[in-house]
Amino acid sequence: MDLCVFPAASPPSADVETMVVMTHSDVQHLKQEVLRLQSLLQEVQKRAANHVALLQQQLANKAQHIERLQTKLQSQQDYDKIKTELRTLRAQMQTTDVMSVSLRSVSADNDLVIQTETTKFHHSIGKEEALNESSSSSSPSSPSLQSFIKEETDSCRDVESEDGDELDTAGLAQQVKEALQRLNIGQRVFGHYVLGLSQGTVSDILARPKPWSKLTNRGREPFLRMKHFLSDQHSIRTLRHIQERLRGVFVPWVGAADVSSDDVIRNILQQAKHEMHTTNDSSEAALQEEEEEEEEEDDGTLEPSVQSPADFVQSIIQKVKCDLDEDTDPSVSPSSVSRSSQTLPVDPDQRTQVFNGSKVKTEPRQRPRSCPISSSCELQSLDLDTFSITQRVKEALTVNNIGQRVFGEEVLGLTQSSVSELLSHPKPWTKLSLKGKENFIRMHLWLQDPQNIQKLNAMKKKDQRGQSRLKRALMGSDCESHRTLDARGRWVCDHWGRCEVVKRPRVIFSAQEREALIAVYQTEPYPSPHTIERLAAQLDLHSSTVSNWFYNYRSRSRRDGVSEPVQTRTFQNPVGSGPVSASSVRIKPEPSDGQMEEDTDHVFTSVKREKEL
DNA sequence: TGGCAGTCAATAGG
DNA sequence: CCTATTGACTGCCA
Repeated sequence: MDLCVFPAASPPSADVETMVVMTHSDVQHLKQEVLRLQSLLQEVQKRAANHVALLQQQLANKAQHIERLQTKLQSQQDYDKIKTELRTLRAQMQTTDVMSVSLRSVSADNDLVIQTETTKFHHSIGKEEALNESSSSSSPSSPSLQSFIKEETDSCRDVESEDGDELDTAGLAQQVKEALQRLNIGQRVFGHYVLGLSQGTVSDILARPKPWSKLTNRGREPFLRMKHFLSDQHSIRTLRHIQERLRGVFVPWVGAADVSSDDVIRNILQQAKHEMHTTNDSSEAALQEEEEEEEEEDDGTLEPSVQSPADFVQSIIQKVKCDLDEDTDPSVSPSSVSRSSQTLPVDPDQRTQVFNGSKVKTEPRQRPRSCPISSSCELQSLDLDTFSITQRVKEALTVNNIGQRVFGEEVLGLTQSSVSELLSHPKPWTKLSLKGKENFIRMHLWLQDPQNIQKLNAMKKKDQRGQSRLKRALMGSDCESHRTLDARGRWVCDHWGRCEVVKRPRVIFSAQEREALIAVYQTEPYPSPHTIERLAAQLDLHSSTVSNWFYNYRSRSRRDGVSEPVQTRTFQNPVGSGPVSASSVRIKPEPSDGQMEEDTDHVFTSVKREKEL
């Protein structure tokens, strides 16, 4: 384009010349372009090759890993060992420890852990949600375990520190970080049980480990413990149990804490088994008060087969692996996510199999595809196409007339709203946290279950019965309280009788308020506390409401792939369901205060005026 | 303590 | 009765 700016007033001959020159340079230009593209192509090819090599490497590793996993799963005797050890320790503690009260509860706890563990992936953990309560807050220390780990640490410390070894603190910290992440153990739990430190301190130590030489004896202690922790499978396992127990909440289909691949498998297994035996707990639990009826549920019969745990794990592994190969369905997932497997062969009938809709029976997934172990990834590096999964789930639900609520409650352990969100705004796999991935793994497995629809339909029926009963029960009581005025003079009614204790009414922003908030967001997506205060005051809202709004708005903008602080005047962000790719590249602007004052003040004043009318 | 991910309950709209 | 949206909350991390 810039070639066209030659002086127009040249003589004809010169004109031709100019043309020639132009053409020439055009050609040059094109040549360059071609070269560029070629090199680009090469680059891409190279990268692809690298990637393939990498993947192959990974596959090899994974294969090994899986093998290890399998053997590991087969031999579970060490649970007995842990059991006895913990028993012993507990006995010790009981005699020595002063904190007898908390000890008792903890001990009981450990028993549970032990028990559940020894029963190897069995069901039945479902019903003690007591733990949930004690979990989050401050857990007044679990003396037995802590001392268990401590003791072991101490016993080793002599050996370790005596030999004057310089520890690589950075490396250690890194390893610990990775381990925690892999095992889905929180820093808080780790800090509390292993280091005897708070989460904040742990975070600090892990993020900025001081060199060994600069540490005092006391400062070295956490690193010694970390080192020991890393090398001691028992501690690791025990801690993991604790974390899992603390996280609690077992929902249908899959267990609670996700995590490292074998954990995922374990949980899947656990849950699946759980489901095979006890069919109804969480959802029923809510309704239990009112004479629970026909207990021995239907699904027992629905389950395809009951296998030995080991077999079952195998089949899960196989399943997921197979599915990795299948899951890439270009027709469904044009834009998003899955890269690594994109090129794998696609089975043409894969979709029909899953939701051959109307007929519940279609023996799907019985594909005798061999799925060689060596050619698959293990769960840890699982790369699911979330978009395709949600598409398929949506379709399956629609076709079979199953609501999000039922699906959410029975399959994911989530509410309808969460399901809705999940299905209509799936995040790319890579952007998901472990917890977030769990939902997709569940959906994925659900899609594979030949009886998925059938089971859900059964659940649905049951659920309906339960609900009408619940409704009846509630109808009688406090229905007077249904209608209450909320702070803004709107009626708040409960649809069908779920009379709740009167809560703080939900804030509903007016269009003007929203506009004002968005206006500020455009210039200052991360407002300072001061700005928030001021905003809140000006809009006559709680400051927590304002800051919540900013959190949510940022989060949802990210989700929808709306890049951060662009100036727009539209007040509703377009919900782009398109590729969400670039959403994560966020620039976090300095929360500079005051710059928005002039920009937006007029908005506030007008809003305020409106409110006063 | 602030930011974020994941959720939930309440609500809007079909 | 269903799905989508949205303000609020929890737990985690740095």
